[in-house]
This record gives sequence, structure tokens and C-alpha cells, in this order.
Amino acid sequence: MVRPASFDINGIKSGAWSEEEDNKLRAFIDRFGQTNWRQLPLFAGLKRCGKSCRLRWMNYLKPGIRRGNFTKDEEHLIIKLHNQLGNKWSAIAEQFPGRTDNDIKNYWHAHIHKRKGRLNGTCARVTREIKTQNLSQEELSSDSNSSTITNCLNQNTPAISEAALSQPAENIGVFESNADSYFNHGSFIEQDFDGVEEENIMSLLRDYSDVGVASWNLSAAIDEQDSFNNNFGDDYYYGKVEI
DNA sequence: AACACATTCAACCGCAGTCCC
DNA sequence: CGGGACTGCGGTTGAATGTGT
Repeated sequence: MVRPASFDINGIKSGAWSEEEDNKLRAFIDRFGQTNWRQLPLFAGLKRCGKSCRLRWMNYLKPGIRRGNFTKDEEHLIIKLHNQLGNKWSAIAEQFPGRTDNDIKNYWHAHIHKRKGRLNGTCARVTREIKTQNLSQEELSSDSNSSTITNCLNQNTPAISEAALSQPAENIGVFESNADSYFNHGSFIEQDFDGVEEENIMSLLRDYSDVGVASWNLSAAIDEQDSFNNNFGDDYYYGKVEI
């Protein structure tokens, strides 16, 4: 999973690092420390630019770097910190000794971000289904939302009715669901996203584009204290769907 | 077995901030 | 103060690898 090595017109190499290059870089920094990155390759005998040397050291060779899969707790913390800090990967990485910002950024894009996108779809569907059952705004915002949503999913509620889709555009409310369902059981999404049903929903949304989704957004509001105590049971996701 | 498509992750690129002359 | 050099960050790329058909 590495780019093939190549040389520019000045003889500067780019692409995959060889073991010999790694050893040279490691040996030089062990002996002289991280000094001037621009000058380093010259003195270390590397045909690389300083930037490439720094990147290789910071993301791969530096002692103490941890590789391998992220744990569930690490994933929770990434989500929490990303909600607080946004795409400040280096700031997020400070909370993960041994993990690099590059690693966390990659993990976010490869795992969490994708899943969030799917969860957004779930929010739209669940909210629409609640609407078809004529639940009031009060009911939507009450403490029973978690079970209401779960019931919708468990009852295998039919796909959105055309009548519901013809409702006038409006903000149909904010709901909350217990993130524990999603995080600890993982069934929240899988149970909901039947491929055929999803296609029906998307098809109907296309047909009724005048009342289509204006924007979907989802943000995680995680109880800080509980997160720091590694207790995620009381954390909540807040989803808002505007139609 | 062969091919197509999806995923992973090391590496690159451009830009902004900081430092120094 | 201005400008160049350097560093660090975040977004993106693309080849290797994995998975599905």
C-alpha cells in the first residue's frame, strides 16, 4: 500500500521508503536529534526532501508509535473530541499517546465519517415514520423518544407513505435516541437499513423532490463527564432533520 | 480462477503560522 | 515592518490489499 519510488529532476526521491532509508533516518535522529529538517537529509545521506523525512519520522519511525486497530473506547473519544474540536487532528491526537494525527484522520474518514453518513439517513427515515404515526411535537421531544424510535424499527414499519411525503415542507422536529443502542449493540443501523426499503425511500424522495430533504445533520452531544469516566451508557445522540 | 469494486493507509501537496534576519 | 526560510497541519491521492461476484 505504498507509492512506487520515483526521482525528480534534482535526484530527490519520493514514494515508498526502503528499509535502508529508514535505518539511515533513524540512526541520524538517534544520534543528533530532530534538528533542521531541511538540512537533515543532506547530512544523513538521504536523497529525500526534509518534509518527507519529517513525515516519515513523525508518522512511522518515531519511537512509541502505536499501530493496529482502534478500540471502541478510542473510537468514542475520537467522536467526542471531533465534536468539540472539529478537524483539528493534531489536537485530537494529543489525547492518544502513540497515535499520530494522520492515523486518526485516516480512521475518521475510513470508519466513523462513513457510518455517520448512514446514521443521517436513519434519522430521516425514523423521523418520517414518527410523523406518519401522527405523534405530536411534545411526544417527539419527550423522554420516551428512545423507545419510540426503537419501536418504529422493531415493528418493521412500512416504508414512508405517499401521503406523508406530500405534507408541506416544515421542520419536523428534533429527536434524541440513546446512543447506547448504536454503540453497544450495533444493531441500530443494521436493523434499519434494509437495502430494498432504503431504495424505496430514496425513490419516493426523488419522486417528491419538492418536499425532499433540504438538509440532514447530526451531531453527537456526549456527556463529557461520563465520557471521561469511560461510561457511555448515558450519552445521547441528537439528530435534527429538516424537510 | 478471474475480474471488479471497495477499503486501507503511507505519502504527497498546498497553505498558514512562526521565526529570524 | 517586510520577506524568505522553515515547520506543522489538514486535505487528498493512489497503489496495495481485501472482498464480493
